[in-house]
Amino acid sequence: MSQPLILVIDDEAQIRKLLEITLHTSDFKVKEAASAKEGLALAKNSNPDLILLDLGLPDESGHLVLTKLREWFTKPIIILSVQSSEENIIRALDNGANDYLVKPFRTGELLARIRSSIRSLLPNNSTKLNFTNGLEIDYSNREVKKNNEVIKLTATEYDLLTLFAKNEGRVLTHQYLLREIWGPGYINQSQYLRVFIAQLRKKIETDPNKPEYIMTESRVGYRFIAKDNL
Amino acid sequence: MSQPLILVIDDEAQIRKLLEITLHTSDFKVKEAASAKEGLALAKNSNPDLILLDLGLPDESGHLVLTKLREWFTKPIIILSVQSSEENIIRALDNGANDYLVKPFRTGELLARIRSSIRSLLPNNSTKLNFTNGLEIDYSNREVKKNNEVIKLTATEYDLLTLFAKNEGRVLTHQYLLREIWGPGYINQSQYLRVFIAQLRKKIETDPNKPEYIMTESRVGYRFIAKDNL
DNA sequence: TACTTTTATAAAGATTTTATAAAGATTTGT
DNA sequence: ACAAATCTTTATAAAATCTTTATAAAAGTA
Repeated sequence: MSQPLILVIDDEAQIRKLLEITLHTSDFKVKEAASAKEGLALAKNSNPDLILLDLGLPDESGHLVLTKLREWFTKPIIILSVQSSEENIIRALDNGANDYLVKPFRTGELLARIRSSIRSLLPNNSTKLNFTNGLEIDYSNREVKKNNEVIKLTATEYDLLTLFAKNEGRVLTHQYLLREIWGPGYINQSQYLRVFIAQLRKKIETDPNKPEYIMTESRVGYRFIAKDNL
Repeated sequence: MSQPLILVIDDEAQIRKLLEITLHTSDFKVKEAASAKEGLALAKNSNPDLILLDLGLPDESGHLVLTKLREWFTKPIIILSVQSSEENIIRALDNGANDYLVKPFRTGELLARIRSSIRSLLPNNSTKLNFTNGLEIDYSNREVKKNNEVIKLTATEYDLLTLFAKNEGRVLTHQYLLREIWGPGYINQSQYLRVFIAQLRKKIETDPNKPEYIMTESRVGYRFIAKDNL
């Protein structure tokens, strides 16, 4: 996640413009939607890392949008709203929002809250993880080493590996992996997964024909095994 | 985490009292510290699920306490402070705080923010079931063990076993099993069932000739017996 | 007992799923 | 705009799993 993608759902063009400039300046990629309908669609096929959601949308209640998003979207959602009533805040937070800012907000604070929320997405707070058989992931440098040699991974390969590392020992289904890495529109593209798994294995496994890290669970998914021996 | 433990670090006795009552009422367990020193010590040996930290402590700067906590404490920290300056908020959030509330705060909102923060801790609770004779099913990892050794099951075998486990002690008819695992079009394929039952027994029974788990109920179905001794 | 039905199991055959290379398309960086 | 890197698609071989067949053992029935 070198440049996290943020989806802004807000009907006020002014706010969207302000957010776009602010977020861009802070090295985020930005997508924008002006209505609930557009926002939900864009969330599905752009698979953002965080959503900024205005509660006062023209076509549908923001609370409803939040609920619909939470049926599948697991990453942070921050509410921006002119509504400052405690009732609204509690309702949004209990419906799955991670944070709630009352408009007008201070942009510096918003950015800090975005950074704080995105931090929780990172696989672990510790910057470096050592696994068995000489595998090492350094999150702060976005670097992976095998037997102390740097391995060059593409962005997608890195995302896939860190997603596995975060779920060590657990089977991740094809569906889940495709949704998390490529987005909900790709859950049937199992071939992608096979191609990238093969590439990853070629890079991190000692012998790609006898995988020690990424085990296949036929008809289900893959399991990453590497007891964290920190 | 049936009753999450919350550590309150605040020097004002009044606030501590208020928080203690509020949190208790909402089914949290509470520990309290009135100074930075006490707070750091209590965090270490009580290992709370969440920390409420006041920035204005008598003995040390709250920012410093936050930094020290973050050296090892990975669960949520929510700041409570009379300081409402953007500078303070940004600093705290960037130092690892998950949220920041300005005093005086609304207790309903605080509780909602606590719930929201704690939600993020939940997903990795493994749901493990232990049965008699060393059989163990870990649903979250999709893993089955016999005498602490991992048993490799195919997707269908796993589905069959978990269906049995869910109905421990009850006879499941051929029809029912075929419908649940293979679908309504397969209710006459009793031979499938025999083949898969034999395979499952070969893998999980100590002696497949004298089944202890999967009992045959002739002309009716099968019954899974394994008193859940959790 | 003799006969039929049901169950257990191994193993062959068929199908699905997976692994991998490599060609074509697109994106990114300079 | 060009080259390099990466992503996407296609093709095909290999592996795993499922399905069917065959046969023997066990259980039920008359």
